Amino acid sequence: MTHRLAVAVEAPQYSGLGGLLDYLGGPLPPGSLVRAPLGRREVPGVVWDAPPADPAQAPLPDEALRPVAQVLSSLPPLSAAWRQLVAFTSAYYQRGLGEVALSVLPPELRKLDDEKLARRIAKLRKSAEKGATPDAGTAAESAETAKPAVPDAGLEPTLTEDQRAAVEAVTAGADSTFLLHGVTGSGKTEVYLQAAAHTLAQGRQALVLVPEINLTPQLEARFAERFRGRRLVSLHSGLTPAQRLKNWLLAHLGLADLVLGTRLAVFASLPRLGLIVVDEEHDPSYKQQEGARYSARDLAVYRGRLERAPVLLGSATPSLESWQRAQQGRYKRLDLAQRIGGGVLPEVRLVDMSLLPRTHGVTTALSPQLVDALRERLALGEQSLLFLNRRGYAPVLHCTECGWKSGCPHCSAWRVFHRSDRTLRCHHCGFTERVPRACPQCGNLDLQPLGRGTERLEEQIAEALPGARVARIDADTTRAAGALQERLAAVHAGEVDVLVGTQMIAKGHDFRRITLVAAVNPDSALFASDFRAPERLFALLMQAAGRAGRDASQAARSQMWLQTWHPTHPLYAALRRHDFERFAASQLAERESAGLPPYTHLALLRAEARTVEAATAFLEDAAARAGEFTEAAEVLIYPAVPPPVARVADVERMQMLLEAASRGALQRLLWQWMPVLYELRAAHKGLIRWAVDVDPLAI
DNA sequence: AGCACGCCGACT
DNA sequence: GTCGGCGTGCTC
Repeated sequence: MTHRLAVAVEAPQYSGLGGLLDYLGGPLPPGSLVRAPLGRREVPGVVWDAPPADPAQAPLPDEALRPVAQVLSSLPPLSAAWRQLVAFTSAYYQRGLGEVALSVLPPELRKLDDEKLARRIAKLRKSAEKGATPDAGTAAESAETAKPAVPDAGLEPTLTEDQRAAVEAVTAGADSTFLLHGVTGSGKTEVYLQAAAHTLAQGRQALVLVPEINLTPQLEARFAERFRGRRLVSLHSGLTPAQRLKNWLLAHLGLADLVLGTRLAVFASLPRLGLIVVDEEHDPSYKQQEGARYSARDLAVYRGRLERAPVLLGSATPSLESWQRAQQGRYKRLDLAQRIGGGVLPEVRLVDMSLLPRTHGVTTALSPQLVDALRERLALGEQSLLFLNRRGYAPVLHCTECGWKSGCPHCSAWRVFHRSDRTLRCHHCGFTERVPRACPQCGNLDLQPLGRGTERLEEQIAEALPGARVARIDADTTRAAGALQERLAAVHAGEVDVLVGTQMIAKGHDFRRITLVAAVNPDSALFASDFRAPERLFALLMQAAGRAGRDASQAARSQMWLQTWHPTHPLYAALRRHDFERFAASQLAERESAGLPPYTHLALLRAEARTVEAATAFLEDAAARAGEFTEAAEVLIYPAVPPPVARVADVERMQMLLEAASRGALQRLLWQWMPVLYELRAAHKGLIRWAVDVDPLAI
């Protein structure tokens, strides 16, 4: 007997394929993984709950349906909660159901047939019975050596009063969302550990999200150490396909107790989910920028409610969205007021760069005061960290004669001068050329770098501090596998006196011997057009400051230096007092008066085309058609504008902002609008692609 | 998005 | 004479 199956197949949202397609087969429970014929090919899909009959649309007769080609019956079906999370993501971010479902499952899953999968699963189940498995793939396993299952408690340090209160609140609150606000070093991780211990003790699984792959190893090590005998797996895109499948299966089969991962891990299948932790919840990395542009933090909150699991959002500088929700009482705020061990936050010093004497019109990157301070730390045998969010030697090369600048021929951006290999590189499209011997425009031999990046800063430090051991950490020096860990190890081992780097070094790393952190040129973000720029700058500088004085014995002497031309700027004033609350209050007031999130809800329609005209024409047509809908009255559609870098790799980009006071109105408009946009695409030949970004980070 | 079919230019 | 350019159309 054949049954009708509603299947979410992997196909983009065009022409109605984004929803559910009917097949014959089964009977199969919803959540089963299948392969289904689609045209002349075969695509993976997930059996979905049968939708209610649509009276407006007659269903296809059975004769018109094709049977599913394969069933991966050895895989336990994906749960109703997982399907609900995927369905919500699909609807909210306007992407096909099957597209979302398959994009968050391990890619390896589509390659295996049922027999091979059954063998893998049997193997995992068997090794789980025996205890630890010796083969590679997770840090838990390396930390698991020889340890039998021991109780998770017993290794707990004594908690501060704040920590204890936080742990109590989380373990008592069944399905609330908590905002754990605590400066660097205030012991947020210990709260995560204790909350997770409580979850595990109840026989449930804990999911821990971190913003970057770089940060997984150290948090993984702490969890692995605390939870010996428990199985901890990581999920992120840095794993090999086989590791990712294995770890995903361990979570899905309920064999892993702890899952630690980046944003994609929010979709991990967890049959016994009991806690979600989102570390550094403000971090922009939680927003996916391709495909379904979801926010893993927002989805974590949704999932927590859905599965009645507490959600713990942690940050020293929470996103204004989360902060406002905490103020409204929708999230419960938990504060960790002090650094552990009574350590104080570094003293913040502002250097007024406008007071420096100008030497032949060129300002130096380093003020004499900062150089003196670095020299002092060097003499004391202490480490310093210099932070400059710009890699390369100089952001642009220019001709002193005719004014030529090293623009990228394919992008509306400058090519960056990299001195180490004497190249000009476009950081947007990757276009790289050797530095020309002479100006390509006038033949002048004197080409000069303008501004500075980490390479040049490293050079200047070496000149200013002869004998100092200088190391640089940025995307260029850490490209090779293991290079980052190697360099970090050198810093930890005390083999480095001054560390120079981009924001890579501002995040998370636990440097014990750094007593001075300096932001060399933070002003650039101060007047950026992006409305979130101040929030990001404040978070980054707070985070960078947190790298100093992590060892309590040195904390009192630790300093954060800021070189600025705007020493009276309120952002720096708040930073000086480490006063996030005041900063957040002033930012929220600005957002409210400007009609920006979290007081309004935004979406962007982006278009990419060969010409600006084609991209603009599509957006203008789209805006005109949106006027047909009643919701349009509640949604403000702004004129199309170019993004900050309008052309990338010879593709012109334009975007159009939608703003609504209500999330519902915005969603309703998008729902009506999407079919129109698909239709419109055909009429605009020059258009390469378009996408909707709900809750965009930058506009 | 794939992957077909389908009708016009330079090649073994 | 074919190989192949990508325009248009379909996929339960």
